[in-house]
Amino acid sequence: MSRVSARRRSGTIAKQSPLSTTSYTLLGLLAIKPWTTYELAKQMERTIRRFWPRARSKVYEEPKNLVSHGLARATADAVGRRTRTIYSITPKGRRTFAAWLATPGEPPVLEWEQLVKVFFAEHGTKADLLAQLEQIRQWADARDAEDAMFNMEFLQTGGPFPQRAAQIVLFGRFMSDWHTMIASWARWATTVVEPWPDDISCAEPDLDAIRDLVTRRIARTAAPGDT
Amino acid sequence: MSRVSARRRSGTIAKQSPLSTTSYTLLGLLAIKPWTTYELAKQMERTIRRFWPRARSKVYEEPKNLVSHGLARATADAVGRRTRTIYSITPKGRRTFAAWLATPGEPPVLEWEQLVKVFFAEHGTKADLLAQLEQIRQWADARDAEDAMFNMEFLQTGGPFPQRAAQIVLFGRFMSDWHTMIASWARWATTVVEPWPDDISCAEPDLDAIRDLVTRRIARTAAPGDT
DNA sequence: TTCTTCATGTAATTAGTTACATGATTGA
DNA sequence: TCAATCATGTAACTAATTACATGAAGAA
Repeated sequence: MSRVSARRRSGTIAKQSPLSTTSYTLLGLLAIKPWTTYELAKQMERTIRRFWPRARSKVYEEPKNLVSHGLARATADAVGRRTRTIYSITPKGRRTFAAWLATPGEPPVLEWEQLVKVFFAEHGTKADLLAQLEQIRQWADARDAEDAMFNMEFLQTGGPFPQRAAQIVLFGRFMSDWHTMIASWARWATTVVEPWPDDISCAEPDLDAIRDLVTRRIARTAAPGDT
Repeated sequence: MSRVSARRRSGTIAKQSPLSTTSYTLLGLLAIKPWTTYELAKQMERTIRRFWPRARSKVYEEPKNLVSHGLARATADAVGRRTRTIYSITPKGRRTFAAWLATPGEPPVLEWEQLVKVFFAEHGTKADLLAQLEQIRQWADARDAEDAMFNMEFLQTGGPFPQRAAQIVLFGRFMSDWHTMIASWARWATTVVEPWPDDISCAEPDLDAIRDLVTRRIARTAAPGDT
């Protein structure tokens, strides 16, 4: 295990690209403890993928950028004849990360191809639409089951990083709400679509559903107040 | 208004890249009616952005690809000395689109920087976290208000494309559920965080919240069944 | 010993974004 | 008649993905 300063040796300047949300996400993991690149990739896949999905190769590349900014340190380790890299955060890295946490983040961005297909359903068959909704429901139920496993394990073990348990609860609750919501929406949508005629263009819009939304919203906003 | 076959004239083959979800999204709009590129861009911005966000420049580029696949036709129009392009779908385009609708779509992909900051909140201050949650709530409430406007207008006018009204209800309901869910989650999270000590690492995790999730899930899955 | 899976990267390609440029229209 | 906004694209750039390559460890 010897410190590595890689391309610094040959005098070439390490290419430094601006810090992205992906950079900070990795930096956040390093703030917990040092990891090998492989471990970082696994961790990204295990949890962070759900709200900040990135390809594995990105996880192998981005830490170099953190090093070039002086936010992380790379340590060379060996497994047999093969080397691997362990990354750890620097004091500057901690300060930079704390500063980032204090700035406003970007709101959620959703990409949902299945919903695109629902949105344009009139150009396909009613059967297509029902199949799409069924797939959505299955996906959501499966994620919901995963969440449940995660939660039960969390209750028993307290999770791998007890000092992080308090936020993890916030996060776990969101994921659960999200997947549950999708599942119930898909079930509801299925019951709405079932009575439709085969030609979706002729289907009667369920205006009551919209009226409900409006009414429920009025009820909500009447009570809590502000903004 | 004269038919345009652009680069076909000079014998150069129009560059043809594979059809992406973005391609099909534009094709879906063309299946409704012909649009100028600007109108397509506006429509993407108005509604589709919420579940398939793409930059305006992409909307100007992608239809060329549809044309090169024979799925759309470009018509040149003029406004003053300036030309503009009107795109319309071809019969082959309609067939291709219908076939696409019949295939399974990709499940939702979420990118949420604010949640990244919540996830790593222990490395910042409690005030940072509360501020982040407050921003989330404000954003969600604002979207919720937009949804309400949209819904009320829809109830009165039936929307610009009555033959699409039935699906639009499905879509509108989802958007409303999504934004409402985020808003309530943010409010709940705020009440959970408020009693925490300044050092988040020392905060007691709200295990009852997780127990609740587990219990509610058992209640849900007991009744409906199937996966 | 061989096959499979785990582990560790780099290279090539692309989908998408930001930046730039400019004509037309409208209202002050 | 000038400024602001609407409209119409193209070009340059990059963040991210997919594909490629190969060593190590464990199972059969």
